[in-house]
Amino acid sequence: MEEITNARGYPIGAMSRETGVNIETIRYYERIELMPKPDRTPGGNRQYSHEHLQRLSFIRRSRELGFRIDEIRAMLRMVDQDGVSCGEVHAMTVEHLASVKEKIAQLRKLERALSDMAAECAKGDIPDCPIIETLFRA
Amino acid sequence: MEEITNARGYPIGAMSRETGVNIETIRYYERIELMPKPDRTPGGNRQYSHEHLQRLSFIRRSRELGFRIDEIRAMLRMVDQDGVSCGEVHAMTVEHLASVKEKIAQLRKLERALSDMAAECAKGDIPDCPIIETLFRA
DNA sequence: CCTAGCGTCTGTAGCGACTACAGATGCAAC
DNA sequence: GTTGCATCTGTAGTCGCTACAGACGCTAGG
Repeated sequence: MEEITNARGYPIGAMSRETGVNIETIRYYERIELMPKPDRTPGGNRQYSHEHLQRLSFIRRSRELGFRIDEIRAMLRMVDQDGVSCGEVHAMTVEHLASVKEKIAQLRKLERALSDMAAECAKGDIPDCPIIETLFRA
Repeated sequence: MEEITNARGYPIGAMSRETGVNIETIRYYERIELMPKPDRTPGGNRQYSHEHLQRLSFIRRSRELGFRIDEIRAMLRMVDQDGVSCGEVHAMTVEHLASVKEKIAQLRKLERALSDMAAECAKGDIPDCPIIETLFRA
């Protein structure tokens, strides 16, 4: 419900507001060629189109889902070559899902170890803190 | 069950083998003053004591549990001041535990989102891949 | 037309926690 | 003595940003 739309394009601040991506980060994405170079005003300020906005949103959502920059780059390459090969995207997603599951499993172990440690600790100013002991023990 | 023990101290490679910490990382820890400077052989090679070994193991175990370097630094400071205040260590552990729990919760959401996306995708070379659609949709 | 004041510009350096060299030595066994 | 692995220092790279500094663009009000 903005009136700016595509009359003169979005300046970088609008892009940031719309997508929630930090201004510095948008410029960073341009530098690493994840985002294409936008037009400029006569004075040199960036002017983004609606397509730019969509692409940046895609990137942000993908980042939120934990995809790495080069994975996103690969997905965008597929999008750019008109025929999107769904199989590859699916494979990437499944692979990514597996690594997320693994990370969860690791964190669960960690959670248990930490809560065991915390439970054993008497919490007072006692010499020979059991947490420290645990960490020092071979 | 090594015969090296403390006769002439451990060279850096032995420290690395015993603790599983990369050699480069051990030197890095010395540079950032997380590990104290060890003795040197006449030729200039590092010679570690058993105490060094214990300290490095402590660091590695703490890192495995996801403690940040400055947290480990704080814990070691407490250890170094003879009276270990168990209360503070307990508080750090509990706080850390909370952040691990939160990370797990976030990853769970992510897991669901990814598996939903993967499930919707027909996986064939179909135009309009639903994963891509999802990522592009506002 | 001028000015205030925000938005934006470029370029560079920093973060955390390592990792990866290059090129020069040390050291132990034969 | 020589071979050859281990270790040395110092610096730069990684990932994905973030944080400046110092200069300029742009717009609204007077």
